[in-house]
Amino acid sequence: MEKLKALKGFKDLLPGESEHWEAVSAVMRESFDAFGFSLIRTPILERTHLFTRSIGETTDIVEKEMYTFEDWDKKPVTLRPEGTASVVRAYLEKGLAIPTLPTKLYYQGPMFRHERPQAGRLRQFHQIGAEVIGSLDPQQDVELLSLLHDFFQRLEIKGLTLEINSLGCPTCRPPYREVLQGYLEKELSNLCEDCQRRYLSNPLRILDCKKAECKTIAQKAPVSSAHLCGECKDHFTQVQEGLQSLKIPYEVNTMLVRGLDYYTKTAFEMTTRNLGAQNAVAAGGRYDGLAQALGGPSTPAIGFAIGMERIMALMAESTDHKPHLKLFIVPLGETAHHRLFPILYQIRQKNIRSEIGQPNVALKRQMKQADRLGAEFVLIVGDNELAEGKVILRNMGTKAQLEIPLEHLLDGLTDQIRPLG
RNA sequence: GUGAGUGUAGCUCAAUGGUAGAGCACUGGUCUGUGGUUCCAGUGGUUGAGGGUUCGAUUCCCUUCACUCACCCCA
Repeated sequence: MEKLKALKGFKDLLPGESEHWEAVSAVMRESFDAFGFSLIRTPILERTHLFTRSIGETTDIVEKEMYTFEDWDKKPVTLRPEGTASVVRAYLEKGLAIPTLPTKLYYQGPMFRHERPQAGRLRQFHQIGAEVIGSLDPQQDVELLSLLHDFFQRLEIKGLTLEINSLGCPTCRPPYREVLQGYLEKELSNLCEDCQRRYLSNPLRILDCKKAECKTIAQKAPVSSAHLCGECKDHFTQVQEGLQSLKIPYEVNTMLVRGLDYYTKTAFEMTTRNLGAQNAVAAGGRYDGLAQALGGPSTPAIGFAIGMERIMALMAESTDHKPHLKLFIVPLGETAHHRLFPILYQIRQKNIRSEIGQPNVALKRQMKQADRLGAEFVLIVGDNELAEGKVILRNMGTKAQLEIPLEHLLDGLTDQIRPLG
């Protein structure tokens, strides 16, 4: 029979790692809560056209990476490849708009893209994302970036660079695109194969190409910032001034572009050199046209997404996150086991992580089991103890042992264990 | 989709054209109701799968599968 295993690019999060994951999540909740964001959980499965309309028909994600299939009603559905489209859909559908105030939401969950897995890239991966919907104010861009900065500061992840750029808007991007195409036309034969194709479909992406021949051409290309309209230029300046006033370090990268079509004006990335080829830990930008593209009223918005697995990889050195057992009960014989099993239930109700050994297993062996589970305390109860009406509590760290009367066992235990917990 | 690398014990890895070894882990003993250390012993493998060359292949060749990295793309 074929051996059952997880699908390619789909990973189990095992004990030891899952605790670390939860710790990062706890930091996320703290940070995002402090900045006034509220959690939203949207479905993992959506109508396919939610993504084709938002991400863009000709993007790689939509063209060849989505898990799309026919639902029972024959309509195409898709496992979400990113989170923003769903959040905006929910915002419009459920009327989450707050008059005069932007709506601030965050999410965490799995995303799916059928790519070839490699370091830092999975088919099911997890993102933490934040969206601010309903404000055109550059101050909002600054606030969102300050949240991003704060989150990584809390996680104490070093070696990150915040890169920002402005992509322009429907007023100034098309003319810039033409200027860029005009420049590239002369260099067309010197570009790589992919970029010759991009020249028509998405010339901005050529700026982002890693090939040496394209890089040199891209470096001399007209920059987007020089072709921004007054509004976009002003916006970009104010964002930078805001970051400076918060003393948040950043670099302007005029080559920075985004893979999803819906981005406008501010675009940014948090990058690292410690992650192999996948250097983006977080990325995002403004998407003032998305809500309208999804059939809603024109609503400016900005957001980002953080790669959970990439964060975990950057924090990799801490491995032992397995929770230790507080108490291990060693019952020597059936009688002791019967007597202690109900007490174990009560102990657990007091939030003391505890286990009981099997009766009729040698004391030595049970001690070994207790040790392997990292138990701080061991309770030893055999026929001798039952006859004398008291039990032995051993502190595994100090090896100190003391006796507790059987009738006051629960109180005695909590007195001894709690203070050290 | 393209390219490269790697598949040997539960895990991390050696070795050799003559039917495989270490460390860790596991089990037991040293220690008959007291763990983590030491020392000793033991369990454990169709060397990813299939085919070819050969007297003989885990080793060489081919095919295939899996994993990894990179391209691509992106978080």
